[in-house]
Amino acid sequence: MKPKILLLTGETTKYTQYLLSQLLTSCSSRISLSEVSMSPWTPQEANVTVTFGQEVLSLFSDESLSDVRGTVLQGKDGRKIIPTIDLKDLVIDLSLDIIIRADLLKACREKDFSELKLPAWRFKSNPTYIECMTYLNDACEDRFVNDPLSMIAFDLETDMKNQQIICLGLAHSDSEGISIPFSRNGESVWTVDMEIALWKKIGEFFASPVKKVAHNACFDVASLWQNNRIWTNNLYFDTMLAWHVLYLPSGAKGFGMKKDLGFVASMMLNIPAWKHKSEEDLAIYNIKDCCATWALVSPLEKDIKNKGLAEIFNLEMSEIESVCYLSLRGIKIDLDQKNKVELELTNLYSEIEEKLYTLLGFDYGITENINFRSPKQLKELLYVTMGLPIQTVRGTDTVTTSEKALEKLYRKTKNEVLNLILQHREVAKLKSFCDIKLSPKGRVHTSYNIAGTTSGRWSSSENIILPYGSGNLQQIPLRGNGSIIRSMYIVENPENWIIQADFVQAEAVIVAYLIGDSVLKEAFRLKKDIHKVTASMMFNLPLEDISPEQREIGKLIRHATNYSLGANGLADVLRCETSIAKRYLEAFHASCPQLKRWQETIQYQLKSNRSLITPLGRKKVFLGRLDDTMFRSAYSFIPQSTIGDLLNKSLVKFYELYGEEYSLLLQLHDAMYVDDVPESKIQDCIDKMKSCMIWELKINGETCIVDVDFKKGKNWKDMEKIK
DNA sequence: GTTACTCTCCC
DNA sequence: CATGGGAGAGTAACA
Repeated sequence: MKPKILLLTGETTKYTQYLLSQLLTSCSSRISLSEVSMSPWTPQEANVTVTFGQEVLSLFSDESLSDVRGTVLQGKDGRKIIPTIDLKDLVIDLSLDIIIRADLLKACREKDFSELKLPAWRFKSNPTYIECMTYLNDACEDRFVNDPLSMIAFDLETDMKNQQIICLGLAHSDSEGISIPFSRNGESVWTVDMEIALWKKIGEFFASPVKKVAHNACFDVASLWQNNRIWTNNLYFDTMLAWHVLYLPSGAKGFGMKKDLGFVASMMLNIPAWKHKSEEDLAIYNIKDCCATWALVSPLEKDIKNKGLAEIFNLEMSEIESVCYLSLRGIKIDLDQKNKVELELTNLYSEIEEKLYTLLGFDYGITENINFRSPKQLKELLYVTMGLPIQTVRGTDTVTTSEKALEKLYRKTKNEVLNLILQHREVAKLKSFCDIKLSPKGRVHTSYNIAGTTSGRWSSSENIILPYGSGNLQQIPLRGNGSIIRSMYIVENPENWIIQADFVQAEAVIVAYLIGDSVLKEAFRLKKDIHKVTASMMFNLPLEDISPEQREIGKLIRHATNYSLGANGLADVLRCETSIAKRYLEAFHASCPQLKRWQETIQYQLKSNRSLITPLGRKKVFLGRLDDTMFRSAYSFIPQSTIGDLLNKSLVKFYELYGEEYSLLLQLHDAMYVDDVPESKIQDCIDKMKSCMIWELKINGETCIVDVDFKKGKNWKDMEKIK
């Protein structure tokens, strides 16, 4: 009897065979081993063949594995195959097993028949005006408004360069939809009157109570608002956010779990890959996106419900409107100040460079130009020409020219060249923050990505709709000379104020409650100087005897140990000898034994079920090898995620309650900013922000409250504390 | 043009 | 021997 499923693995080792058998065992409720046949290369008769890796796939198909992984396709010999990833890659990154498992389960669904079953697509890819209008009319119909199961998936294709919408896709089932075109090769598809009528109808549809779903709705919702002043009403489900909540990506970057529609579909649906077919009509691609999105809703919704993640999913959904608002509003830039700062930095840059060349020529006879931003050239200069002792990245033998290494060398040798290179680097970095494009209104914009991190914090990156500014606004310099950059970010109207509200020592408070350190909890409740308290515990001294230096050590060690920093790392942070750092660490752990005990319980939890859940109900599954790196990442997850979610929850609440009255400006993980607050309303604004930010968190049965601090300023640099 | 890598900015 | 979570600029090497 021929096997139903054939696994073509390519070359294997004992270890990869073991991993594969583990995988099959984990699927044993669905796959009977008697139905499976295994072979490294030799094709045999089977209903479905799973190919592991590019090499095996190439025996059957010219497709690239990264395009078609996890999809059912017809091989050259007519055989039905499902390509999956190479077992060799599984050895490198064990977290990939979740992907192979999904592909094996797909093979299981395909095992009883040998023919390729394609979805019965019914597309209107090149519709007439009448067809568009008819579809839109139907979409607003009672059926879609009243039937709780009815919903419409939508997706925009835009031309970034000309900032215009190419087409709008809509789907009302997993196989039926339309793509309404607007622009083809840069030219309008419709007459002006037709286009106006179409957009009016589209506006009606988006304003209607019909349930709408999308993958990464922030982009489509913000685009529709920016380009057409169309607001999306009753946005019911974002498949990307659902995926993010269910499977916070973990494991190696860019290799394992991704969040794009093609990948999510490959994991959950049974449709052919369509994303890489660039020769295909954009309209077809557009509708297929919508159909895939539509089809994903029900399985994702079921998973979210079953895993008890509805609350955290609803939080992420509620963030969409605030994120659209923040990204489209942007921040005002003082052009004069920008030019002034830029000029100063440019002058300083040339000055430093000149000094460097003078010194290098005098001391080392160097006459040719050196690119000080090139690590390669710098290594040559420092470690060969100048013969300085070679510095490596801690724990490795990678040669480095990093800031830390150069500082260390400077402390040792007092060679002015090192100091100048450091200054050169600093100024070059700052200069890059001035090199920004302003919008026609003199503003900069960023995109906040709700699904940007594994913790629930937002990430910030270049705005895809309004590509103005320096991209990530969560990394604008703050400390030292760099703070000058923030002076060009200014309040909307000069007579008004920017108000900043941030959680005080947020993550440390959460840690104190998690580990149950009563001294620390008491200190937070009484709003004591927490770094002094840490130092006092460490050095076993009364609070009033703590010197500023000891307080600084307390501050750094608290932050560092939350991520389980070692002695060498602490030595780097404190800029001291490893032996001294080691003594500090011992003193710290002696004064706070709860931390290590808590870390052990985290390790235990990971070993037993590989997942952690935060006080706000966010769950992260840790895939891959249970090693130190994973444990460290786990220690930081709960505090980081709790504060991220708490701030975003506060921000959404403020936006919903007071968004008409006050304009949100920025989000910085544990802080939010409001713009353009009149002098007379500062107190009112603060009261309202505070009312949205103070929450009673239950941690280990105790009530934990994170306090909030306020600052005001005319620009982002000169912020002074209020009260 | 894409990709890997280094370096440095934020919380 | 090993501090968590991000993004972007720049260089270098590849296609």
